[in-house]
Amino acid sequence: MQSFSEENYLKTIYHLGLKGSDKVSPTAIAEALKNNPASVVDMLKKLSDKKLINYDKKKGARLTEKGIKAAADIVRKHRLWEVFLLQKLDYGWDEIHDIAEQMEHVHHKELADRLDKFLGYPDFDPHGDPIPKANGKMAQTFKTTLFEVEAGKKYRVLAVKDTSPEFLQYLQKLGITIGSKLKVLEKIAFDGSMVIQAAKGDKVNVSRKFGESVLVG
Amino acid sequence: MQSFSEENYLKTIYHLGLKGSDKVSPTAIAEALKNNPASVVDMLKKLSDKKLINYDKKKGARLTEKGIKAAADIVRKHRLWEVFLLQKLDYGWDEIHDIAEQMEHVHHKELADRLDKFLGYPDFDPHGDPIPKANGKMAQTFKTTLFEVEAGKKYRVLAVKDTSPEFLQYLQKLGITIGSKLKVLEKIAFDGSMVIQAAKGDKVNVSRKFGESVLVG
DNA sequence: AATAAAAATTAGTCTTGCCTAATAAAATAT
DNA sequence: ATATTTTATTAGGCAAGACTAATTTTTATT
Repeated sequence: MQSFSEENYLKTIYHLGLKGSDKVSPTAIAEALKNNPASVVDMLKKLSDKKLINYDKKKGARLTEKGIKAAADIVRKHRLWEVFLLQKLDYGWDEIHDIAEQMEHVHHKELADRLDKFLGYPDFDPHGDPIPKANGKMAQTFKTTLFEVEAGKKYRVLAVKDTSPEFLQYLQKLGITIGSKLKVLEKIAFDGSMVIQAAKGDKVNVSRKFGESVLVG
Repeated sequence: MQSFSEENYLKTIYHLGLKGSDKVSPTAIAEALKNNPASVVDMLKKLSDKKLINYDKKKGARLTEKGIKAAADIVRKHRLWEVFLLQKLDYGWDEIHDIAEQMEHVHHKELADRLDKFLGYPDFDPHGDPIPKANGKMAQTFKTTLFEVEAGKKYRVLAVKDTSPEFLQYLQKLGITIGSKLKVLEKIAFDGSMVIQAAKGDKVNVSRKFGESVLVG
C-alpha cells in the first residue's frame, strides 16, 4: 500500500508520461507537484526501491507494470468520483477536481468497481478525460470539440475542457450544461466563431476559443 | 483545518465524552486509538493550543464549542458515507466502517449537506447510530432492540449493533437484512430467546444475544 | 573546446506524529 | 499513613516528507 504522497507522485508520473513526448524528469515532476526538485529525487529513490518506477537519469522516470497499475487505479477513482460529485451531488465543474483529489486516496479493493457500476460504467469524466477501466485500459480519448463539428447538426455536450469560473458562468448564462443539446447553425470561417442555439436558448455567436472548450458527441 | 490525526483525536474524544460518565483521560484515548499515552499527551497539548479542547488533569479532555463542531462534522460524514456505501454501493455491514473511516476526512464545505440531501436525510446509520445534523444536533438515539419488543407484532429491521462476520453471515442465512420485516411469534422468558419469522423465512428461535443485536422500529 | 546555464544530486534541517524509557503525580490498598 | 500500583508527563529518538544551500553533472552557447 502506498502513502498519499507516493500516490500523488505515481499519478503525476503517469500523467506526464502520457502527455509529454520527452522524458519525465525530476524538475518536471517538481513543477507539477509544486515541490522542490530535491524532494522529488528522494521520492524517486523510494519509488524505485518499491519497484513502482524505473529511474534513470537519461530516460527519466518510467512506471513499471506495478506502478502503472497503481497509478491507473488512482486516476480511475479520481475520475469516477468526479462523475459522482457532478451527477449525484450536483457539484459544479469547477469544484469537483479538488474534492476528487482527496477521494482518490480512499482504499478498498472493490471500491472503484462498485462505484463504476453505480454510475453506470461511464467512459469519460466531466472534463472529457477517459476513465481507466478495471483492467487499466481506457476508452480512446475521442473527443470532438464544438469547433470541429459541421454546421447544421445537433450535438450533445459531453464535457468541457476549461473549468475557469468565467467560462462556467458563461455557459450557465447561455443555458448550457452537461447533456444539453446544441445546434450549430453557422460557422464563420473568418475567425472560427460560430452561431449556435442551445435547446432552450437564443441564437448566439460564440468564439473559436469557446468552441474549442466544449466537447460534444 | 485539522490534520487526519487531529481529526481522529477529536472524534475519539467526542465518542468517549458521550459514552462514558467518567472523564476522558489520556489512557482512555490512547486505548481507543491504540496509541501510546505519551503521544496522546503531546496531541492534547496541541489541540488545547488550537482551542479545540480544554484539558485539565482533574477533568480530563473536554471539547470546546469549536471542537464539538469539528468532531460532529466528522462523525456526520462518517455515518453518511456509511449509508452511501451500504445503500448505493451495496457493501456489507461489516465493510463500511473501515471505508468510511477514510472518507470522513474528505473536506469540502458543502459536502456533508449535499451527501445528506442525496441520501434523503437519513437519521441513523446502518449500525443504528444517529447521524448528527448540519447544526450538530442529532436525532434522539431511540433504538429498540428486538429483545425488548412485544410478542405478536411485526417490526422492521433498522440496523444492527454487532458487525462481526459471524453475526452478519447468520443474518444472511436467516434471510434478514436492513429493511426486512420480522414477526415476533413468541418470547421465551426462561433465557430471553425468542421465536421469530422473517418475511420469507421459516420460524426460528434466536438467542437473547441475537435479539439484543438487532435494532427494530 | 571552453564556458555559461540548467538540471540533478547530496547534505543537513525542520515539522508532524509517533515511539520508548524514565520520572512525577495520583489513586488505591494495606 | 504509608506502600504499591496506576496514570500522567517529560525527555530523547525515529521515520516520512518536505525544505534550503551547496555541489556535481549535463546540456547549451559561444
